[in-house]
Amino acid sequence: MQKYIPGEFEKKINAYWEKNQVHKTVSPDGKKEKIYALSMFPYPSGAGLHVGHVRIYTGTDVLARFFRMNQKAVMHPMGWDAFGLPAENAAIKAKKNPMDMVPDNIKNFKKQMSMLGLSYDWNRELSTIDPAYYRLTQWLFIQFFKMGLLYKKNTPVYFCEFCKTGLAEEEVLSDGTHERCGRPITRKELPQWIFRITSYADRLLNDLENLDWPEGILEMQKNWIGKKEGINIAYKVSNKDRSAIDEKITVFTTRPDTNFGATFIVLAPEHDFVKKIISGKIKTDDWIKKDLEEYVKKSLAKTDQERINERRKKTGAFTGFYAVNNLNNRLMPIWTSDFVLSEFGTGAVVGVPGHDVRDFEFAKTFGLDVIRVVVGKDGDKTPITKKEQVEEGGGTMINSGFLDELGTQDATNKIMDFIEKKGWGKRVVTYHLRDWIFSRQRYWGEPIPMVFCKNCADQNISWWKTDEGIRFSKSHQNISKQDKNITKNMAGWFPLVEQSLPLELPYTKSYEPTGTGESPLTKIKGWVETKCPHCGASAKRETDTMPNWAGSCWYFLRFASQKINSKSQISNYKKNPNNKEQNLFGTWDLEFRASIKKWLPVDWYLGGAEHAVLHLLYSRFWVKAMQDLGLLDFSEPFLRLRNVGMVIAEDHRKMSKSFGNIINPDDVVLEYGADALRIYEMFMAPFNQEIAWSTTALQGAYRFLNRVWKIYHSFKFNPITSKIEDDKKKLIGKLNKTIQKVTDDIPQTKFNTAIAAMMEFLNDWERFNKPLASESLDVDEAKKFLQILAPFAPFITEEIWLNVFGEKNSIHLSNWPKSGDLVVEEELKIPVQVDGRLRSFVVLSRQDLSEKKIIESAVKDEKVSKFIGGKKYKAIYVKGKILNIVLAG
RNA sequence: GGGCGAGUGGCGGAAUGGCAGACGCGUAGGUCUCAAAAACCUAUGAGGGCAACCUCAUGAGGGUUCGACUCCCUCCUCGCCCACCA
Repeated sequence: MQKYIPGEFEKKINAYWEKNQVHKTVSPDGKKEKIYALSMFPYPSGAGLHVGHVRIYTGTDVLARFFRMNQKAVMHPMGWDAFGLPAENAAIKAKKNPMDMVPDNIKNFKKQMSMLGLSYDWNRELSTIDPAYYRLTQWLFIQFFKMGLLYKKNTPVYFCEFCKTGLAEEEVLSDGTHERCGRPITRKELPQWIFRITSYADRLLNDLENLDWPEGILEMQKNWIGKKEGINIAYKVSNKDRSAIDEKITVFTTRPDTNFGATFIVLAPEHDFVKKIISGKIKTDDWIKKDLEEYVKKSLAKTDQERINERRKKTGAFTGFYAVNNLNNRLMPIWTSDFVLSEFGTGAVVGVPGHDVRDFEFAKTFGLDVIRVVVGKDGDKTPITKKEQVEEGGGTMINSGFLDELGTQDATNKIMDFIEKKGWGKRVVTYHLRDWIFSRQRYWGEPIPMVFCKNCADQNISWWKTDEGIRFSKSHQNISKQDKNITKNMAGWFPLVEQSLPLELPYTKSYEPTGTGESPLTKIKGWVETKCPHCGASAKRETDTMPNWAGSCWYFLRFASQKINSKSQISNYKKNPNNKEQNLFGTWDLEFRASIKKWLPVDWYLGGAEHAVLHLLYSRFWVKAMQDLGLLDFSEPFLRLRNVGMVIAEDHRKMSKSFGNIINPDDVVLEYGADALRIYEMFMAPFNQEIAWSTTALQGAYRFLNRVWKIYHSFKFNPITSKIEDDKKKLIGKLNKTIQKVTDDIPQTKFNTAIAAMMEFLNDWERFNKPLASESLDVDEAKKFLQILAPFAPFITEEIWLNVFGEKNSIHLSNWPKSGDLVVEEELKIPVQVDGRLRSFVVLSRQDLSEKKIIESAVKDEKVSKFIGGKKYKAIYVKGKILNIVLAG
């Protein structure tokens, strides 16, 4: 018998699959239901595939193969998220141009994926750095600009001094470091392209309801969007002597019920009122102005890490002015402090120190008044002097005029009505979600297809005032929601003529980030200088590029169409930069729309949980915006989302070069074969749970496959004699149960228990009728077991299918076996408990299976009667499951 | 501080109202071998007992139930996400 040496046939099987196009997408028709199974696509780093990648991709592959065998029309594509920081930083480190290096990385990734037996339809391969691909990324950018979702503005951005780029808030970790490079982040004010994702906040929140996603991810998105209902209250500002000045301070609060307890106002250091005092527009004492100036300067210079380190320590400066509380005419001093965030609400807070710990700390630090207006559960009515007494929860109102005695909820409603009626404020909804900063001062990204024309800007012409802009607004009335401020501020900015796309990223030797807040593209004069699409005067291109999220926001759509898909064109592009034909395939045409309709949304989306508020939120946003543009007729991209757990090293640390604990999938495949690696990673734990690498457990998976190999290679094709008929029936019963279990488990991503069930069956099969174990099943039944193993171990099963059974077509295109009639066992074994503790079993034939008979034979059982000991009892029988005899007394 | 999840043998885990520890790893003993590896066989939660068996046991404590790893309450520990969000 041949030994199981995976290296000897895995390559051959791969060639067979390719030749016979086994993984080719089958188009869905009336009969075949479509299944779109997708793994989150990787950025092709130089390090090659991680064993963590293997886990995600194998999971999706098991699903794809399972559904294919169930005769569904399956699309299972793969592509490359090749723009962005990780690729670029790696390239810089290697001192290579990313445009030269990334295509090599892709080749390596692709080779590794084939080696693993991942059943991708490579005809649909795409890469985000392919000009044929990002042509549409740019085109979409322009559409979003036209509908008023994009604007450019000076904004304080999170800035990574190491990566030398601005970042989105989502890319900043809670310790104030950069998600990608781990270095501390500062803030810098830069002109940025910004996406108005906030105008979709409500839809992004509400549509979560219908998604079959992990609960945790849904929660994270909900929290990130962070919808809060409250009220904006405007206060008049006065001097200490109550003489009014012509200013108002508007605060946002969710607890207006506590407003009788308000004793001060705090503004963010960036607040306009503060700026006005510092600039001298509002006059105040010199020493106050100086203090304020110093404080603001100091707090704005802090890095986020410094802010975080200071945490709860309260700092601040007094403005010299007071706000008048309308409710009780109280003068509330106006302070500034960096615990108030300029981006949230109105950037101003009303201080209620009795019922907010932060406010209390601030009041204590600066000697401000504390008033109790709520009596909480503890019933404490005494003045609040200690932090522990601060009542943040609900309760009953006191010291609050007409609100006294009311509960928190009633008081809130009553005072909101009251304030609105008096015209002092207005109910508002705020969100934690901020607009999405979309520019990066880096080379390796899609060029932003916008041009700035000084000539037009001087005449205050914005795109929306051009003929084209007016026409667009008329034909898209439902979505033309760019507000007046945006229109006003966007004078001089024009999108490229769409026919000229793609705006290709130029090949350059100086691709390293500049650190000046401008991208390296700025230095390429011939590229920057262009003509204004509107007036024809000389103009300048936008030199910032898009973030790496851009390409991944719509790639799942692109797979749907093969026609406008293409092989990576980077090399062609470099050889013939002027050959537009070669780099331009299709557009958002009818064919593309039809393909999208056929395949989208994605049915199964598998990937890590780390994208919860990044890629998964951005993609949902783009899809909704595209729906509004009439490009799509659905609102959610991913129907089912499943998370994969991380694979960490054997020493329970992250796999990393510096720890020297990296497992390279190539080595594993070389030694144990791809099937063993796949089985191991699917078997070790529930799919969404973290696993630590274990080479001995991997060897267990190999042993299992080795036994499969042996039993099939010693398989005799003769039917079995009648002598063992009964046992054989049992084995076939077990086989049917196993088929049922695997069939149920796979769509629930319970891969570990599916594999355990198959191991159990193999144990039984081997034990049965030794030493001729292989004779114990008929050929047809032996094939069924091979088939249910096929999605997990595609190579070994194919090899046996073709070369042991002599099948003509791939096992992966065969029909998934039916579990058949479960063989009814003649005898049934019922566990018997006495007082809830297992004491014995009764074995009865099916005919005798009445409750009466069971109880009769149970009490006769020696082990049972011993415990009954003549006492009275009642019996509880759960049909076919268990009998419990409960003793009286 | 807020949200979510998890605590079961030496280890990864199974069972989610009905026989706790499936399956795998590890360990011990054995077969084969001059020997080793591989492969195969047997045992393997803890305690007691020659044994049949018995007792204890799913983070801790309480509750519901004929019956709880599973449901409810209180607490402890760990992990992940968010966080000076008004």
